[in-house]
Amino acid sequence: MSGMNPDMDMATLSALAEPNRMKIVELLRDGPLTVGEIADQLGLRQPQASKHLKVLSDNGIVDVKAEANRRFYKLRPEPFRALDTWVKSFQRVMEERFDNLEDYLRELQDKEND
Amino acid sequence: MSGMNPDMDMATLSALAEPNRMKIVELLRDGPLTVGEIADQLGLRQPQASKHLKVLSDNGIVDVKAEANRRFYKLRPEPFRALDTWVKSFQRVMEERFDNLEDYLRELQDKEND
DNA sequence: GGGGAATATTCCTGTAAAGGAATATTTGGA
DNA sequence: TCCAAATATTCCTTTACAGGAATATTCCCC
Repeated sequence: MSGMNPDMDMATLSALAEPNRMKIVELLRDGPLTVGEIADQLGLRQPQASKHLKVLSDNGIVDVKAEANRRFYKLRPEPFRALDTWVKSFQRVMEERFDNLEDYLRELQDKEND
Repeated sequence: MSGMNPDMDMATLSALAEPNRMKIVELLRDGPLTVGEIADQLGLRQPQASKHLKVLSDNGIVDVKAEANRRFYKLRPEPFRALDTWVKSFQRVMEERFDNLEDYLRELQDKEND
């Protein structure tokens, strides 16, 4: 059995489950950007961009590198690897045919004498 | 280039980014359960369980099948497949070595005459 | 058809979090 | 040492949403 499933960090999901932060993540996919560049491309005001980046940073989704008075933000690989691992643990679910819910329930009914 | 990346449905992430709903999803991993069973196993009151299941259902994460006066909830494969596809689109990020941020920035600096 | 499970819905309240605006901080350069 | 650009932080207000408690609904069974 060895039924040890990876558990997903809720904070990662929460951080990603916000439209502007998701857009930031999509932007950073192609490489590091500064706060100003991010704010520009997304039509955000600088403070909001900074705030969202702080959330992403606090949750380990993003990495900062100071360069002069600019800060380059960059995606970290770990949270995506973790998400990948977690989703893969649902492989059985993903492979499942769609129309056999009834079969499943029939099985369950048999086991209902406990 | 063909740079068409899959975009992730925010609603799916929002639905999963709540502790009790995540626990429900983990529970359902092994097969369908009724509202009562879910509430029991998680120590939730029935109404809260129903409410969370409604959110999961509204977002296509879960499927319902009425059987007598009970309702069996079951994971749907689609959202997990979508999540899998999305995460895979970050393969470049996931593969990235950790310590070459400086190199990356050096590259960027060269391109900074536009 | 009435009663009792099992489940859904409604109303209320508290709280966390996002946006706006203003301000603080840091840093390099003259 | 002072200025300006880039970024972070604070305060305020509004809104979405989770939990609690009560109630409505649905459905089988006698």
